[in-house]
Amino acid sequence: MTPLVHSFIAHFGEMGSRWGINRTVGQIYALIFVSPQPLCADEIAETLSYSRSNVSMGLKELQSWRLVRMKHKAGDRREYFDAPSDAWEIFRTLAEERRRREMEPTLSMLRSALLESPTSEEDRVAQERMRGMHDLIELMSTWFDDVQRLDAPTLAKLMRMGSRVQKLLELTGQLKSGSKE
Amino acid sequence: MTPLVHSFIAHFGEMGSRWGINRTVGQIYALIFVSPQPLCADEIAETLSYSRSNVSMGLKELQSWRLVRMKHKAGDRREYFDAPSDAWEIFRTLAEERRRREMEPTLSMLRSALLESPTSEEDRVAQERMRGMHDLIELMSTWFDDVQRLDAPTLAKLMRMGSRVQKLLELTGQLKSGSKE
DNA sequence: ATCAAATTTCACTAATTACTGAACGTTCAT
DNA sequence: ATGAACGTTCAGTAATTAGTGAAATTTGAT
Repeated sequence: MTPLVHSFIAHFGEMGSRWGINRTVGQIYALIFVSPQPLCADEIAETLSYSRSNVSMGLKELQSWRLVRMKHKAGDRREYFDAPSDAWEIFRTLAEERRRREMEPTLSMLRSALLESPTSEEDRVAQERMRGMHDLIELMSTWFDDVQRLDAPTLAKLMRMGSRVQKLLELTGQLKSGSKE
Repeated sequence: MTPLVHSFIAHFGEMGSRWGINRTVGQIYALIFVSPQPLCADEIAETLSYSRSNVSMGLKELQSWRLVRMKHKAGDRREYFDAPSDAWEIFRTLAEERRRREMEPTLSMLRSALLESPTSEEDRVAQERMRGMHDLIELMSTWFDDVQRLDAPTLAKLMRMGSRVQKLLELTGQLKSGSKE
């Protein structure tokens, strides 16, 4: 393995825990991501010096995140894996999975908590704060969903505009209020 | 503790690991978040049945995330803590901290990897993919920075528009190209 | 049907992370 | 200065998570 690839893989191993995956999974992903061609489990285990079973688990997890795709070669029973290389696609997938795993459970907990009628002042305050949290998470969740539908170039254009969209917003605001008057 | 508050705290404990914090830290935050008034370490340790030292560590971590603020009461040496209750402020803080912890280290690794000249075809491909990743992360990073500067109402308006901003974008595109012709 | 090449499962060990209690340090009222 | 009330640090233990190797299972060619 070249030093360049090695440092990339090592970094993904180290960052893994911050990203909610473990070292192995991070490194397997990094390796697949930079490889010119799909890899099979044995090649991965060999390259990273992990046990075959560990690699098997790691691949399962990466598939559950939809970060790698299984491929088959004609006349070869082994499963090969590669990773989408389009960064926007990766971002979309990651956003969607995080929403599902990190936001949805909380959203449903909050929803049911907000159905209860508060029986004390303490509960009333608590519920009020939960409502604030719920509304924001729901808004972000819908927004994610919504933005996912945009194609990559539009999304990129939008992001590059950054806070300048505010100008645009002000403009439309004026148009609207102008048309009302 | 009321059942309502209890289930909220329990949920944050369980979700903690998915969010990159541990059970204790999640629960401490949840408790502070729903409390009508600031709490001191002893109250927290008592309520959640954690050791005083564990609470001390947890509070340090929450402070490092800027999710809780230290308060002082006149004539009381103890440190009290409360949490910002404005959901937008919380979101902003979280986005900023995540950018700093989860994106920046990778960005700087990628930056230096892209400075190397590839010595093989393998490296060339790897570097190409790294560039795609780098460019996206940088774009998102700048976008975060940018969007942070918007005030909460504008941000909310923008998110509620969701994918409908695309229409707006098309409109401006037309205006621009129209003015050129 | 049988075998060989794969993948997966699982019980076990290793490594890491979380948590505690005791010791230590600091601050402030007396 | 003394000591009580806090907050912090740290070494040790508990709990959790990661990783392994052997056994079990699946798959497909013969």
